[in-house]
Amino acid sequence: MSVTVLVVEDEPAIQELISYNLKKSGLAPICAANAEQAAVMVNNVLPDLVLLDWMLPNSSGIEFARQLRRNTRTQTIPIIMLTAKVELDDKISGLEAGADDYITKPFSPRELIARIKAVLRRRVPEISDEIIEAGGLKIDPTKHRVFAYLDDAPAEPSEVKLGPTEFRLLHFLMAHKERVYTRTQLLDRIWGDHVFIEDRTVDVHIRRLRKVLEKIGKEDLVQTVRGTGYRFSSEYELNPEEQHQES
Amino acid sequence: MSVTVLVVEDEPAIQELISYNLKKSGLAPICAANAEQAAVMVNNVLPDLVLLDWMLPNSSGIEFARQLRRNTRTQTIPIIMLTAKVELDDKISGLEAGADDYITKPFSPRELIARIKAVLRRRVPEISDEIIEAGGLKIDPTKHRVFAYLDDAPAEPSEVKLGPTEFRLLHFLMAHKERVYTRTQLLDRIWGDHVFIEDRTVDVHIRRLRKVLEKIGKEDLVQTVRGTGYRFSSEYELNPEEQHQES
DNA sequence: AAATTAAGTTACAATTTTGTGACAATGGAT
DNA sequence: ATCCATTGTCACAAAATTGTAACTTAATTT
Repeated sequence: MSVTVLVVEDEPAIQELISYNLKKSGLAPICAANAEQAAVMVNNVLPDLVLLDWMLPNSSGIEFARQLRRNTRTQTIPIIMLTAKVELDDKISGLEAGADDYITKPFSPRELIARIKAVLRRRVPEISDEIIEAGGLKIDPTKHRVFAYLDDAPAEPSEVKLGPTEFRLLHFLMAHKERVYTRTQLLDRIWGDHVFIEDRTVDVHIRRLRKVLEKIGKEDLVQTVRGTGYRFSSEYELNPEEQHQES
Repeated sequence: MSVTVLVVEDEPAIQELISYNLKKSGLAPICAANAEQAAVMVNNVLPDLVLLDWMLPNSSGIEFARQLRRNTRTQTIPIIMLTAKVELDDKISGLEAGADDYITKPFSPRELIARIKAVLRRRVPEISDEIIEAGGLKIDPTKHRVFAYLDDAPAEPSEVKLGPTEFRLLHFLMAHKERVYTRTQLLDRIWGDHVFIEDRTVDVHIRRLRKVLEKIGKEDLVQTVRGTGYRFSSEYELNPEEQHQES
């Protein structure tokens, strides 16, 4: 199953560079030099992803992105922007226009490919939208809600209110329960790999998540694995440390 | 586990700045002011990563990168380029020359470190994540858990709680069961190769590991080979006659 | 058997890692 | 605009882990 990537880039040299690298990675690039060409191609081939140079002539990049987002058929196509420089304003308007990720030039081929795969991974959600139940929690990604089956009121699951990051964190951990992730892995998978965020920030969000769960009596679901990272676990009881044998 | 980074940079001030920040992050920088020095060092220490200033005298940066890529031994060493400015031509030739990532000056120390770690993260791990079972023990690296099949309750494996080093030690020994390793080899493989740690420290960790295993009745799995080192063995019972010779 | 060497064992201080609350910056909503 | 929620980072506290020294026991050599 081939993955088609529409490359919208006016600079021929870069277009070719990208094209070359995409092919090398088993992706099928199709190229457009401007927004008009791009619009035509989108209608013809419906690509799986759009790689969009921000600095198109007439600054039509934003407009093209908006256009994609307006049309139902193209609404969900992921967009990665290429920006020549880290321009805060660009970034913001880019994200507003609906870009899924952005890469600043110059970029390494490896990074480009990594980003593309990351975005595609997100799209064909490796973390699906399935409802997940574990450890007395139920998370419903499509409704963006979390419910808890409390011990004292088994019939009625009550909703747990989480912030955006806490939600994503819990969702990811539940989707891969029992498995340990390092802080860096969590940053990569939950925050995205273009961020330069301190590892310790993960701790704080874990803390915030735990705080909420504790409040409803769900403890030890999010476990620390010392020297490694964190894990969601409901299958194994924590070792009662009190198994001391007298010596 | 120490990671050596070769910094190729002619500007002493920048060299020092980088060096300082690398050290602060637990990396081991070695510096070269030009391509010739760098070439020598690469052969001597085989760094884990090269941080290469693009604007070396005689524009020898590209040449050095190409040189690294030509040699089998250095082919896979990741290269991060430092560019003073976003130059299209430079970029392309840099990517052609095989750089893995780019950083444009001026850069923040944090970004520098983040990039380096990102690149290093892509390296393949030396021990796989396979589940290993031996001697009634099961170690699951992805879950970061160890289970024991106890003799008296065969159905239900109970979890064994280990500290980080104990876990790594057991994992390594189980991954190479029946094979004897000297203390120095264990230090190299488990602690990393730069450590100034006493050989006898291994004894203590072996002791700690054994203590946990003894507690659940798993004895003699970690065996001493006198005058040599230690081994994980489940295939051969210790010879009972040898266990206690009457004195 | 005494001497010598290697390994087992324990206790402890130093270091590392993680938990936790506070803070300022940001951005959205009213 | 103001208010409110969220976010990332920091600083300090708490907890777990680690390396080493010192001492004991066991094995090997003389």
